[in-house]
Amino acid sequence: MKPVKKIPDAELEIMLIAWEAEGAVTSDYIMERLHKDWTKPTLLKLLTRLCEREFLRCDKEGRHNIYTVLVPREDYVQEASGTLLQKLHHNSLTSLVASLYDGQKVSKADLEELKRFIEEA
Amino acid sequence: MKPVKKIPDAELEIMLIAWEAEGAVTSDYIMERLHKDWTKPTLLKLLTRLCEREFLRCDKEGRHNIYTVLVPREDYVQEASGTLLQKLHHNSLTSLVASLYDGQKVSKADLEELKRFIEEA
DNA sequence: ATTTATATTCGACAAATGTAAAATAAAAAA
DNA sequence: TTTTTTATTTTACATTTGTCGAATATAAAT
Repeated sequence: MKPVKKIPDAELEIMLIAWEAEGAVTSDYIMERLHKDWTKPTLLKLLTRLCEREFLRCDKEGRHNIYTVLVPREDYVQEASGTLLQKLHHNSLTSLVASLYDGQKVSKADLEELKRFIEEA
Repeated sequence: MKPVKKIPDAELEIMLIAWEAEGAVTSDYIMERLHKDWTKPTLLKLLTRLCEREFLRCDKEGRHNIYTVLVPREDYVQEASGTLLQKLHHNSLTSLVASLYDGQKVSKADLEELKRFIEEA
């Protein structure tokens, strides 16, 4: 699995939608679910850049384009999560979870659920 | 606690060192511990930008500057961790930890340690 | 076959980021 | 106090990111 590079925020928004969809998507499909008021050319330009980065592939179907995901969501998420862990938590998982708990980003119930997960794994 | 904005990578490198130090730091102090081959002006420019963002304060001491941290490390780390959790894990703590485990960013021993932490919290 | 509608690409531009040479200022040395 | 050294600031520039208006291409409708 090739090293997964970070992508800019605007492009990530698009990937999040592409990853949720099963199969390839059109620009209209993306546009509908984005809660942004980008113009068509803006979205299309970002889609083009994602193709240049080889996060997507573009096939033309008549006058429409259809985009296919090339980088699995899991790969990207694992990489991004690992980077955060390493850069901001010295690779300490406990530090990460403690930080989220202290910052009230997760609840005690979330911790309970996590504990159950650990017991299985 | 004011909203903590994200800072660019190069500037984050500097903040990581400033946060580790107790008390204010000089540019030489930072330079010594950075494993980058930036020139002096490059480092100084980034320090200036961090001051503009109000992550640091700059006091001049003769011909030297000394920089003081204004944004606590914890605030930044909590914010960044929370953002990742929200954007890439739908706020699911278990998803985050599972992802790190699957991606082999953390070991089984790390999970054990985390479990102990949870049992206390 | 023309005209019309509309999806995509191009070219542009501002702002943010990464990086450093040249200019300036101020302490140290002579 | 003049010169030399060296830290800081300015200016500058390339690249990346965010955002389109205008141009182009192509399917639909007439």
